[in-house]
Amino acid sequence: MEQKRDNTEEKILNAAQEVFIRKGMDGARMQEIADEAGINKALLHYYFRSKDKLFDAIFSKVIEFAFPRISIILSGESSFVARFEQFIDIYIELLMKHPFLPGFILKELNRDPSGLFKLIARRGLRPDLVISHVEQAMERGEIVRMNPRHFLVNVVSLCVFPFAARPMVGYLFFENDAGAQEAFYRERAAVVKKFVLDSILVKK
Amino acid sequence: MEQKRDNTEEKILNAAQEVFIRKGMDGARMQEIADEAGINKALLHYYFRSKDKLFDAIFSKVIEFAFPRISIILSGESSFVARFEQFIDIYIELLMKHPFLPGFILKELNRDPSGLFKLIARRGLRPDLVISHVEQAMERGEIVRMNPRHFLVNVVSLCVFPFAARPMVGYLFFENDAGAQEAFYRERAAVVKKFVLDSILVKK
DNA sequence: ATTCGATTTAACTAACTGGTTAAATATTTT
DNA sequence: AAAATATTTAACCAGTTAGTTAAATCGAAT
Repeated sequence: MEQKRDNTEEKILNAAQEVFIRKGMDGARMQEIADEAGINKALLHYYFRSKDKLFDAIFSKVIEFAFPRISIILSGESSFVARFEQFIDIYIELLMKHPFLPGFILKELNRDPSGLFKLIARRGLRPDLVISHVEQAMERGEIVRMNPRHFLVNVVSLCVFPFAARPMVGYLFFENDAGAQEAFYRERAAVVKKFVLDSILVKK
Repeated sequence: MEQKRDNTEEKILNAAQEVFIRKGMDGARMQEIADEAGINKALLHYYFRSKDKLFDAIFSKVIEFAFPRISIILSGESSFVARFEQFIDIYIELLMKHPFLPGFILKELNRDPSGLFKLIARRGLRPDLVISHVEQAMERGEIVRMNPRHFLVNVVSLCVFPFAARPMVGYLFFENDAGAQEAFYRERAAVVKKFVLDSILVKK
């Protein structure tokens, strides 16, 4: 029974993640989640008493996954540029595996920002630390001086937006030719790294 | 009565735009739109037979507004860089005035891409023309060579994403200090122009 | 004054949805 | 075998929402 309980709970969580990410909190239906999990609605409520509780479980799971170890930019004895490049690689790989994450997070963020705020606060994420590490790289002369917040917003924009706007990119540039679009997204990491570094590396 | 009809219809359209952009198609309620317009639900259906029809009217209005004259990048005898700078100025000014547009469009885009596609097709928007104009600037040696699709995606990302992720930016970087955040967004046009040009201008 | 369209009121339907319940059945544990 | 837990079934409740309807009222044009 322990196996059963664990197994079913896992099936529910997987199904809920699938459906919630695809449809969002508002669009998701408990019946659909039950169907996707291969169980019925009664059992779904037997495990998670309400849709809100189930959504919270999924949302925190997703956020903890999608806000990756910013520590990569922070820690490590390698140069800022090396750490930056590593961050882009890891982050875009993550987005390639979960292309619907940005859309989901943005949607829920605009629906109810407080949920995200609580999670960030709970996890002890410290944007000020990230900012100061960027500033230090500038003071060392590794990269050009600019407002570090703009720098960080630029980097995240270049990584995340193309995934959030995926259907538009596919339609406008590739007329929904999935293969060509896939290739395009596989080039993103290299493109972003070059584009940013060409802009911020101190020229000699 | 003609005045009345026009006036009411306009009130409805304004109210619907307000509510739809704030809550999206799923989240919006016909009752709320009626309230916002200062009329009742019966009259709302008297003018627009269904929520779908009303939404379509708003969505096409919004899209035609938000997909601005790309012709700026195309036409004009000035240099590509000058036209690029003009585009950024115009576009970010538009986003400053309507900061909830990106979130709204992305949400509806992910909910039902076909609506957007139809509109783009109907308006005769031609991404291939934009691409070829970017290519020409590269061939003239005005800017560095790269995949023009990546270039365009980069530019749009830098402009749009910060607005789509507005609540997150506000919370992470400004702890919801509205004044500081406002100032930050007012700097965006200059920042984006410099960031992009530093990356793509051919160095001498 | 009458007519005609605009608007309100208020009640209603029909469908959907989250959530509950109780009884029956299956499965596992002891 | 007995006890305990997991799961199903199927019906139900309560709240919400898009959309309808019919009658009354209002305002302007003829």
